[in-house]
Amino acid sequence: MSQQRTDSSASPAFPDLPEATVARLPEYLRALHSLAEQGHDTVSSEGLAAAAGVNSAKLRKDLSHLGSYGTRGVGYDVALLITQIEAVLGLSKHRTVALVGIGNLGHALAGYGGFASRGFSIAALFDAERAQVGERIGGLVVRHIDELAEVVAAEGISIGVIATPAQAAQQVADQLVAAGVTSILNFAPCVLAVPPGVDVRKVDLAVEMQILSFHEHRKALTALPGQRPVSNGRSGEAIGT
Amino acid sequence: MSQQRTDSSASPAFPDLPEATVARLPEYLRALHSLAEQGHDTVSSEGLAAAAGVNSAKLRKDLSHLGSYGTRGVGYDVALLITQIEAVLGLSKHRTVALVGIGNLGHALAGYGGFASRGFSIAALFDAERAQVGERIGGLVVRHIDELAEVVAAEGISIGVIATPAQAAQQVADQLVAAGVTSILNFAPCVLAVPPGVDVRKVDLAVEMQILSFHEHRKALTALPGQRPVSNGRSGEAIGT
DNA sequence: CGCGATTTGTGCGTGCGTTCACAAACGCAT
DNA sequence: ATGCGTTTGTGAACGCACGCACAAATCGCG
Repeated sequence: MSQQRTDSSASPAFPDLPEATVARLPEYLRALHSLAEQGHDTVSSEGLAAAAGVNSAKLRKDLSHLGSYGTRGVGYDVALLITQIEAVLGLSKHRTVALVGIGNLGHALAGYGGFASRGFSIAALFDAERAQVGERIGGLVVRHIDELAEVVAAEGISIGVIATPAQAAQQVADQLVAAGVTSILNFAPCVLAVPPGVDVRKVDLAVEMQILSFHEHRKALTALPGQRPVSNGRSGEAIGT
Repeated sequence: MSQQRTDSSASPAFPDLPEATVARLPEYLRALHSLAEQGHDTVSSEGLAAAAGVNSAKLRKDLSHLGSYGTRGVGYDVALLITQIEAVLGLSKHRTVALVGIGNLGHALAGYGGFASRGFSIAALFDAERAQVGERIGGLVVRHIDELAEVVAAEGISIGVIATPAQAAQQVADQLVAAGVTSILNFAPCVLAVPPGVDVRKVDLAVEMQILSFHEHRKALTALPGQRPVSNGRSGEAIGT
């Protein structure tokens, strides 16, 4: 309501978008793409919320933060909302990624089709071991980590993915930062120290498993003595990252 | 302080441990193992907090929730704290996992050493495609999804990992639940519907990338007009899941 | 043209999580 | 035994996020 629809590519910066909202926007985007494929032109907040697995009030508040484009009594224009969210997330500019560490996980990430279809393309692969260098994976050749700075500059890479062992991760992070990368997705199970202005997100598969293990453990314990029947509060619903 | 040290394997259930705390315990555990390897017998909250990438006050409060085992003026006994956290997370019991979907990502997960070393072992691999069935990966043979229920019961599997395409994920989830699995880690980019009492955690690699993309986009925008110099509030620090 | 049905956008109360700051507890040296 | 420096555990304040509930807005129909 507070924003005109005329400027489609103005990108109003959104400096104070709540972090929790930002984390949900990709989920909304995925749900919207799914709805678009099913032929929906418009969708209500209730419908979209269900598809994204969140509360409808939360969804509406999230969308209102970005000046939102809904019509009362009707709902949201699916195509328009997709465009809007992609603009806010900066996906209009197709971003290129450097993947470092071509082990088990690195191979999988390099071959994972989910990136390209969602606005990213892996532009270069790196490894420190000579054994890996030169290997072809999905149209790309694995290069040695020493070429990182050069390739990052040439390809305009702004995001780095670390899929190395924990022991090597900090050094790789330093090299990425030195090469000009300002966002890092870290799969190594360790804490990275980076200078201000660089964003790091961490994905640790073992951590996710251990959280599940806790709930599993708790369910087993509360089931035995005649306690309340497990009311987890979150069970039965998929939860976000 | 509120708890005796005598009962080491009593496992006091912790029904009301804050979810945010649970999510950080695995990170503390990893940091503790790292410290133990470096020969530390005790560690201060400040030291452990630094190793885990969190605030020290938050760490102390988290540990106090589980009856904590620190000594004022000294710090925490590393070995004892490891035992405690593992007990709370239910890692004393070595948990077995079923992995469904042996594509790109499934291969990587099956071969990923980080699971076994942190209290989990993949007990069975499944796929729906005949082409994959029979393949050997790291000592395990890929079985057809129809054998799921039988194997889950035989191996006592309580956790399922879904690494299939989104389109197949819901059906796999249904089969896992029907087989008795009560915790699911979902890598497919979709929302899963499961009955109450079943926990689902989702990991979506594209979502992580898109969140990074947003910050990247914002940094680029705020850098141009003479605005405040990027004060992200989180930059320079690795953040949790 | 007006009315009812529908759906968005949001003000407000509530609960959770984080952080500060400090008293209590501990070890060690004297 | 006493005092001092260190570190834990926690009370209290703060801020964010969530969800309810409702007013405002829009559409369609009579």
